[in-house]
Amino acid sequence: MNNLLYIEDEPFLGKIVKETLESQSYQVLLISDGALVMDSFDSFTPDVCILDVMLPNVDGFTLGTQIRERFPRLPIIFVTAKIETEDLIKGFESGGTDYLRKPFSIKELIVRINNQLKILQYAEPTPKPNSQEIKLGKYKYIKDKYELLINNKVRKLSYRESEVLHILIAHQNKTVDRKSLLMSVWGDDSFYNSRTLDVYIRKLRSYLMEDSGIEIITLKGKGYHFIVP
Amino acid sequence: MNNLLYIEDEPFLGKIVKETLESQSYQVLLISDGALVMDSFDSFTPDVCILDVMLPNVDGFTLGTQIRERFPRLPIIFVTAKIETEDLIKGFESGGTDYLRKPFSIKELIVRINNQLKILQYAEPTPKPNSQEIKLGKYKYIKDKYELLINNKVRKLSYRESEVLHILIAHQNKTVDRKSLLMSVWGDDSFYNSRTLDVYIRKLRSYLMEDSGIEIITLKGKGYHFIVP
DNA sequence: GCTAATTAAGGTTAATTAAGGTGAATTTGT
DNA sequence: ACAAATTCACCTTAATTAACCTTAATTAGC
Repeated sequence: MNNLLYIEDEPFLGKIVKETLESQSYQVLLISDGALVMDSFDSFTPDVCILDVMLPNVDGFTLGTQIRERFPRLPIIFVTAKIETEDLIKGFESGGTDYLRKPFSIKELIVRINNQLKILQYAEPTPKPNSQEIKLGKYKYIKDKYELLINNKVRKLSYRESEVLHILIAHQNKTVDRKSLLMSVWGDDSFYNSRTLDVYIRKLRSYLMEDSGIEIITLKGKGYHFIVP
Repeated sequence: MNNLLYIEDEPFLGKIVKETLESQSYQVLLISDGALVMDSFDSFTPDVCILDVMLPNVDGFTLGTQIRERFPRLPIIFVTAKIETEDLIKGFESGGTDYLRKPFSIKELIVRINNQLKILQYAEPTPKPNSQEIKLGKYKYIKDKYELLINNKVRKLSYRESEVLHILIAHQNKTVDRKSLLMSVWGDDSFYNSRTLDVYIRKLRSYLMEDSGIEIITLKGKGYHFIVP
């Protein structure tokens, strides 16, 4: 069951929309006085806010900004007769996460509410501290120590080794071309004809041999494809 | 710097929008052939996809579904002349996270792209995309590993071999013309007079011989038709 | 309209060339 | 001096070209 906070001053529209949403088994709190909105959060915890913009006394954008200040990632859908792009921009600047022009189909509103709820599912509860431990199959790579671990064995990577590995990790399970790899590690591609890079690829391959799921595939004429399970 | 994958078959609109987005310092990959979209993910990592719906051959909704399967939380903005609510619903069902009707203001598109990026900030790191296993008759082709399997036998394809096969797969049971195949794999058609492509076709034919239902038919003067049961 | 000659497109196999792999030797940096 | 980085010489494999062959499409002659 999801809670919707719906701010709309036009009583007839408000009633219709509220009832329709309730028929879709949402819990809807309809508020028509903008001044009462911020207080309502003390007793009601919405999952999504639907905000009309043109309200008596307060305007919806201001309200949006206030809500955003208190709830950094609560979805806010603006619903308004203001059709100009400039207003839409203002809406998103005021913390909106969607913007729907009036007149609108209630079906569309419902779809967009559900969309916001779906997106929310992927949000982290708490932002994780940047863990520098990267899992590479059976290996663990500790980036800030340049250490590659596998069952209690530690291998300290040299600077070049780690640089090349970082690029591969950044493109894991994708293709990185040889040229751009050379560019990122050596700053230029004058090494293009040298065998230096190949030597490092070979080293990394040998270090990573203990997990057969890990592969550095050569794409001749293109680059490398770092497969990590 | 954010990467945008932009699928649009109308060349003039595509060019304009691409250039405008690039002027806003986005990295834009514009693709007009829907069949090539899924392949593009091997070398390009978009932060947001912008998908036109009405495309020749494939429709955008199908494409959206495919993208969503592989990338559970990659933002997809549908941009389309289909204005009906029913189409919008289809869009969100196909994995869309926003839906913009044509004609649209480029400013609005930019604002909505930024909105998707902002929402994404709160999302957990994306899980590893599902690996792609493609059935080709009795064969199974594992795209990420460039491996062609048939009853426990593994054949590792080279870069060029896999590139040609990807194009054939993208156009399976349809005709792909020689010229555009050359363009997609070699980037230009200066190879038009060389026998290189024929050599690869021959190789693929020989690799795929164990299933008689699979055929690469030559349409002289046109191209190839990849038949797969 | 039909068949035969012509020609252009594509197939095949092998040779060539270019890209990358490898292990050891050499150079660089501290 | 020591380890890391690079180069070297040689090896392996993929990509391309070359030479020649086959087939389909076009054209010429009847």
